[in-house]
Amino acid sequence: MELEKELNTQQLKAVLNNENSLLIFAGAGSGKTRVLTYKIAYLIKEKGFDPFEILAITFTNKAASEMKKRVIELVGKVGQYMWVSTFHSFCARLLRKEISRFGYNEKFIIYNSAESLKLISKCITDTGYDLKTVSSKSVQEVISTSKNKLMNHESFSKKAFDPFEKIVARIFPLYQNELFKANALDFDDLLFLTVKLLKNNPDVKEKYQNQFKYILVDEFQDTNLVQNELIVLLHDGSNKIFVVGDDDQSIYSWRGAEVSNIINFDKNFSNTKIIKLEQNYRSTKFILDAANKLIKNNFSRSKKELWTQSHEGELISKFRAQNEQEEAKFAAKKIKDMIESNSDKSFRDFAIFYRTNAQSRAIEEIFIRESIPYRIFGGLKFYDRKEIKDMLAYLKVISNPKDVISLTRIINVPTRGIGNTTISHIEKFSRNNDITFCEAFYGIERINTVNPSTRKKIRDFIDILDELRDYLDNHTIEETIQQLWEKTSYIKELVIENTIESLNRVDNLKEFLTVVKEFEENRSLIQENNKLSLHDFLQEISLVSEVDNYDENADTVTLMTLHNAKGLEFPVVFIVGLEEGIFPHVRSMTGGSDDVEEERRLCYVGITRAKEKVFLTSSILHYIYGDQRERLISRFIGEIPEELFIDENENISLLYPYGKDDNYVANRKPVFQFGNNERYSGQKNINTDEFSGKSKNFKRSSDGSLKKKKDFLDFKVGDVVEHKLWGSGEILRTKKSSDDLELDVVFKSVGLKKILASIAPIKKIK
DNA sequence: AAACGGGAAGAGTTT
DNA sequence: CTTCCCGTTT
Repeated sequence: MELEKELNTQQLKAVLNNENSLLIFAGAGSGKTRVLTYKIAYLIKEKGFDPFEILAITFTNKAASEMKKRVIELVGKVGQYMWVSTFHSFCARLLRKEISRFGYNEKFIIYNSAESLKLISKCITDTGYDLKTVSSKSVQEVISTSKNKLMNHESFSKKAFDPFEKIVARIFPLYQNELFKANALDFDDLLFLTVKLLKNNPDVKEKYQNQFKYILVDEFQDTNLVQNELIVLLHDGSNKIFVVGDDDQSIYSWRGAEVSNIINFDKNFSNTKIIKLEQNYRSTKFILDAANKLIKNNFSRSKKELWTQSHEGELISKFRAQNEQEEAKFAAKKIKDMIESNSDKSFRDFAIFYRTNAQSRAIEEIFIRESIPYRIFGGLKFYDRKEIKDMLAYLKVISNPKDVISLTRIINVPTRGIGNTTISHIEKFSRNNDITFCEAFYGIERINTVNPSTRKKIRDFIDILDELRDYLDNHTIEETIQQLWEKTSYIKELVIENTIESLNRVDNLKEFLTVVKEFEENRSLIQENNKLSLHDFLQEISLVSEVDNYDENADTVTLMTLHNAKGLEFPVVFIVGLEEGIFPHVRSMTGGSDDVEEERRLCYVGITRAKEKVFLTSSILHYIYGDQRERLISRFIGEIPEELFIDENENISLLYPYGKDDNYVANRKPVFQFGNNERYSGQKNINTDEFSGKSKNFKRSSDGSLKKKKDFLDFKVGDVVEHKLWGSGEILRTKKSSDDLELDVVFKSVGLKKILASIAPIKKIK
């Protein structure tokens, strides 16, 4: 390891300093990942630290595995014994060992936001409130904020002041008790309980203080009070703290992140020192200039300026489109052009960032039309699909019989004759006898109000769950899931249903099985002869984020929110929707100026993801709630000096990227005058359907992807069609549905398939 | 118990 | 425009 060759002076200081608690101010692209990995490698190889003594906290699981991989490359296989994870995963791992001190069982499960929301709704109605007057979302937010400030329900109710807080104060303890009874933790509990554990149990605290001789935290600007407290508790004065952060990239204050954690670093830790990394190795000079100029508009920030030795590169492009579709077309056109003229460019080099998930739709529509491959992060996730949630609910109940939310989810899935009436009987019984719903359920024979045949059905269901629990003892999770399908007829029911939708679900379930298999195989690679336990598996599933699954090898354009973009880099970056009210978002503009500053930081993060080229685009007309509104151009564009821009609108040919036989038109007169736009008004409306914003030619399918409909009227029985994947096949049957045509097609390659004429990739060949 | 339809409400970012 | 919830029907 030749550190002097690999690192600059400041980076080297950060790696070699073993005396102080270190705060590294690391600007965007200043090589902080490099510093972190070399630091760890240095500690292990040169300073004799045991990997087991090193704790590294990252923002995503993806970053964690990346770091682990790089360290292993530098120090060899011993690196795998390091603790590298997110805050949440770290806490879950720790609690898995120690949680019995709080009366929970070590097989606790983790509720995601949706599951916690359900439980909160239940508590609201149980308290006698109406969900219409007391919004479960608001309650959830208040409870979450409270826990993130280290307040439990008792200290919260003491401080509850306004009427809504008083209401929450009644619901909060109930919710906490329900979680306890279900042996479940929500995301905030993971952190909260870990801090409580260390605070209340000096022996445990000392144990971990002694174990972790070196604690490294990445993205420190986005830590909240609890997370900071956790690190403070783990620091005993003799072990070392090494945190990396950049106040200009703080974008999670709405989630409780406190930049003050950086400012108070020297107060919280002993013998501190600050090292600044200001040389940027990622972006060209023009890009960095623009980012610097933009962020200078923020009042509250520590003084620093990134610089680079790299060449000026290309100017930033700006483009003001007529509407979102045209904005997306501009991106599509640019991407295609750049790939065509640059042999070293391919789709994976491009990323499109937006402020809100809903903005992805316009881009998706155009990209499908233009055959540009893309992957979208966020939005409807794999684990959010009904059938996958059902499977996870089954597994959670198998792992933890007390999990009431999961139990009620699957109680009648697939339908087994246990309806709402039965459920309310059980609920009533549990209330009257002061036992939990689950206890009442498992002792169903005692509930006389439920008729005997239904009781038998419930007993059969409980038996299935018990059998599966036994089965798991001697089998893998993958095998248990297959057994589950067998016993519950879950797949069978879907196959019998025999619709596009249901068969698609079957495919998703098979994909799920593959995921499970990979999980188990990975585990056995890392720890030989160590079977992946079900609760470990469920824990990992609950804590992975979408970005964690990002695969840079796939050759597709990346679509994601600006928040998701943190920590990534791309040669070419588009930021779309730079309009007042969108970005900066309206909700940030009504509050204090702090909020707009956070939006500006978000924009800064977006721009600094780019290595070579940045496009900042906006559109004049924008749909919200099906209503088209005019949008002013974002202030952020105005804050970047004009001389750093190329105005793409001046190149008028771009406005008609598809030639005259394309059915593109600007279907409205421009509201604002810009550049040479007379040609807009010269256009007449022709076939404006597809781009009028109504999007009726697109359909969101069950797997969350957007499919383009096409004219389906001319398919009939006996036609031979060509399918993109399955080759040729013959139509056996057609069935008209409300707005589509279902086809039964026999393919030579795969046999009988049900497909939707409008969205399947087929064309008639005979 | 499930399927259907009307009507109201709703999209800011996420571990 | 979309989604979700609730009441009605089969």
